Amino acid sequence: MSSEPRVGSASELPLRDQAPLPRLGYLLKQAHLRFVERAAAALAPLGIGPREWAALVCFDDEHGLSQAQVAQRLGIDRTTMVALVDEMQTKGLVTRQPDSADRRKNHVKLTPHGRQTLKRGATIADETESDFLNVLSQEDSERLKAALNVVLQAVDED
Amino acid sequence: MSSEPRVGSASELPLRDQAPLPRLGYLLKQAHLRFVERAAAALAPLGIGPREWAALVCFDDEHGLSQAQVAQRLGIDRTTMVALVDEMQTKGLVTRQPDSADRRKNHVKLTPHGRQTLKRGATIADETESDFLNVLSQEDSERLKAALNVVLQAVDED
DNA sequence: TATTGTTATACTCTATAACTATA
DNA sequence: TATAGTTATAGAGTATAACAATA
Repeated sequence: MSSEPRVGSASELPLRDQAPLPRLGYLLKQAHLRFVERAAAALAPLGIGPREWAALVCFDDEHGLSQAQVAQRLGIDRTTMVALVDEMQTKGLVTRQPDSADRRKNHVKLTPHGRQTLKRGATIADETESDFLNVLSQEDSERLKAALNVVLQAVDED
Repeated sequence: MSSEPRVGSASELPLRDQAPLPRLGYLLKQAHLRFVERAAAALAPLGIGPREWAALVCFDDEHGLSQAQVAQRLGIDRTTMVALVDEMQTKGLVTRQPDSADRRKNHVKLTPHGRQTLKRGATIADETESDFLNVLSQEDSERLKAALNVVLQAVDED
């Protein structure tokens, strides 16, 4: 829907607000919604969804991260994490090993298949992201992400 | 979690990426999640949630907008819209009136209570938004919203 | 007592398919 | 035939409460 002249450079965006911008909540919801559906479609060939890929990243990131810690990082409850890891285990992406130091905890380790999926997913995630942001300049893309990152860090501190 | 020096001005954000930024999907999900929970808490005294407020805005925005049209604008299915309008009607926020020109359609009109709620909600939404973005300068806040808006418009065009 | 993982359960938001009444 | 609203239903994602094992 539109033969309207596209905004040429995103750097000019904030200079004049000809039409009032939608509210932040609307923008965040729609952006997240659209991005997730694209990411899901792009990751589908790997047999995983965006959440599973995010979990793979976390479990690979720092060894010895417990389920609960990864859950917190992903912003989901630890009870939700259980089913997620269950499914990843069923798919042969990870293994659960009781922590020798604290046997209440699980070490969730990536299998070779998990590591391969993580690597392939990284490429797909990068492509999805740059495709999604392709109307923005490289600088504006970085600005957008940096701004969101700063806001989140501030929010986390309460 | 942090006694680290906070980034002073958000305008400096993109200049140097000392630590690699999280991926876009993560940033969008967390930002949306955090914002919605704040908005929900702030709107709770009015007896409505973020979705209902967004719907109020749409129904007030342009008179004669059908349920299906508003649903599309909100990014939800028209079947989902039914229950949403049901609840808003139960709360006395809106009325359904058959369209005289096309009786398949409903005119969803705001009641006096709906208009009052809309007005109060607007104040709350503005406060929530500026509070959420308070670590960003006014300019960077506008930049963030403008960037998201441009991306969404591009995505909508497919 | 507190914490990790777990289970059972339920709630919210969402969509698909099929119906109805109009057009 | 096609569309707007509706209903019934199911799925995904989520959380709360309670339990076992461990600390």
